[in-house]
Amino acid sequence: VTVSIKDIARAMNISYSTVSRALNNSPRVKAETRQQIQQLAATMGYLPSAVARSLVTRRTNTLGIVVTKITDLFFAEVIQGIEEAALSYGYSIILTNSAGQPEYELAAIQSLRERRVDGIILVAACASTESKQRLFSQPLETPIVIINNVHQEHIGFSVETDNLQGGCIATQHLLDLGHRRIAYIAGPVSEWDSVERQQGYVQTLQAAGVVVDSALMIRGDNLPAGGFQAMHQLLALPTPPSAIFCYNDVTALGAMRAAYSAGKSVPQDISIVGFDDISLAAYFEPPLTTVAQAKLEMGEKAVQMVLDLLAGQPVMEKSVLPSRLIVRASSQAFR
Amino acid sequence: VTVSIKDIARAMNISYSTVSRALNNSPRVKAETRQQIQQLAATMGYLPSAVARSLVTRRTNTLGIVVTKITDLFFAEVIQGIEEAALSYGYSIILTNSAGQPEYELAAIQSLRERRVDGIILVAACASTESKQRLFSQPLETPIVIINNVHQEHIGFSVETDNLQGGCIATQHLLDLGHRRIAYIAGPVSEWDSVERQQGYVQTLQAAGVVVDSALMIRGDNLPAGGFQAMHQLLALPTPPSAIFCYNDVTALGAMRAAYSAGKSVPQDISIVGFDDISLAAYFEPPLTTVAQAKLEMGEKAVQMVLDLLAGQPVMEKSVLPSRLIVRASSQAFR
DNA sequence: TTGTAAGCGTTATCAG
DNA sequence: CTGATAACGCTTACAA
Repeated sequence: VTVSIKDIARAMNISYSTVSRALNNSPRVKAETRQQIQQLAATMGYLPSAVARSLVTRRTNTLGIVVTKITDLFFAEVIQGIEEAALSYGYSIILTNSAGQPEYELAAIQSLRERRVDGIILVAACASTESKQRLFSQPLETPIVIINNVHQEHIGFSVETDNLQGGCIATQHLLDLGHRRIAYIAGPVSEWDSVERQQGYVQTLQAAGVVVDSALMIRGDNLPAGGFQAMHQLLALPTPPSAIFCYNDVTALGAMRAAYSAGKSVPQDISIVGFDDISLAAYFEPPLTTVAQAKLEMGEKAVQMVLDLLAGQPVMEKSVLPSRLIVRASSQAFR
Repeated sequence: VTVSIKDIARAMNISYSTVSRALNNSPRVKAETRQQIQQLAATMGYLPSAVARSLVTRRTNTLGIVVTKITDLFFAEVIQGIEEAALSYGYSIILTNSAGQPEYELAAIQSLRERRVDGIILVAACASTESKQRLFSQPLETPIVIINNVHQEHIGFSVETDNLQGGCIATQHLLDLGHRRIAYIAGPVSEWDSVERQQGYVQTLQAAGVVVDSALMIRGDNLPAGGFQAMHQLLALPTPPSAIFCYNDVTALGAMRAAYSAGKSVPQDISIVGFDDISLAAYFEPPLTTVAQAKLEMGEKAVQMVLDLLAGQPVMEKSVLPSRLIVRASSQAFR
């Protein structure tokens, strides 16, 4: 049913290489015949086969992306950045989901390689350090770029937010407001970005001469539920904190919910600062003060790196994007 | 650099068709040689080429999906459902973004067809009725299934939520709570699902003998901003509503924000009901009463339909999934 | 400017 | 059980 260049060549009694040239706007074909060919192709409903083309060109114009969770608003925005950038370069993206499981991630990468994607972007890689090392050690393999590398060791190519700086500005903001008893609700332990943000938090406190209380550092997860639970623990403390810096915005959302359910109000009783600046954060009640990550830019940058890698151009191993504080209503001066 | 079956055939001095069989676990090859071949393939780092295979099998085991906006939490969850179902059938998905622009959508579909995807799922199609008609009229083309068809006319295959029913139960809930002056904040006019929800709203009001006031039906959009603006208009009315049914959860979020900024509280002064039940809705302040759509199931169902279509099995043109009311704190009895 | 032919890495159809 | 060999639909030297 599908019409191929041979069909249209036959219909015009010419060789199919000429058809191929005409369709690719090669100058090596008379303008007139090109016209005719293109017209006939259109009327015959010809659709070039990207798979046949890929087989010979050894390029699929496709980027694989592996994400731990599609429904995370932060990742979704990063993916949007990737998709837009990819499209602008004529690339499509194959989206796969690792559900945060290293085995799935590796399986996904394998599958993408079988599909001969030109490059792979890992959004928050979850595989172990060793397996990542293996991924990058293979020579001449599909280029891989990791967004928000979750491990301490720097491996391969990555683009990430300056989490340390983010942790610093968030904490400094709270200090500037007069808070002294400031808590940190972390992400999952496995996430290195949470550790970095926490380091920024600790450093900033220390620099201000505020004693760092380990009881004020509580683990959450990537969901509101984690923030909710953590906040309950914090409120049960003999001396609860007056301000809280959260791993991310949804953690902050959960924390605020817990505060309300405990009869506390934000920011009157307790100030909250998030991280990410997801699109809904400005509409939370109260609108959330947060540290914005350059989500779209991260996606763009990652695509650029992959493409540069593919083109054999020199690429910096690590691209760090600054974050910036966005002050809204969830934080106020300590009274 | 890539090793092919020919390479491993050469290395073992056998024909490459045997290698192919062994790798595909064909019974038509001696168990022993199969063992050897598979082992050698592994040590040589052989990775089958899906593109070569696709060229001959005429199957890519790939589904194309076109979505209007990736960062919409509702769509994201639908996509997750699609991805999971696709994976379970051994399919990968190519994700493209139409940004709500019909031309982009058509271009995306074209691109997916060039890539020879086995089927296409449109998440909230935005193309015009005529162009959709054309899409479906072509015989033996790539099967297409539309999730949340945004047009009135029923075209092709689709899976959607029973929006009318959803509008009914939301409105009935508010009526049951004693509200009589109930508003509807709609989505974009172009979205048929919003119209259907509104019909459910109107019908339910009429059935209860409540006069339908057109001043209480205001257009929003797909964002909190739309809900915010609409709410401001409603609050400026001589007799503002005591309850509001919103097109979706983010609209509701924007509406609540507007209520707060006007000094009103939810649900004491005004009850709010959303639609979708996005994952964050339970953590809004107050937790949002909403009509849940079976998001993952929609994705699953769409994949199943595409695959059935592909297999030539009989498929119902329209699959309608029920919605259900989830009562949380944003709605309370009229006082 | 056009045609011929090789080849991309598989699967699949024949024979042997 | 195994081996030739012809596709699949295209690009791309190389010839004409």
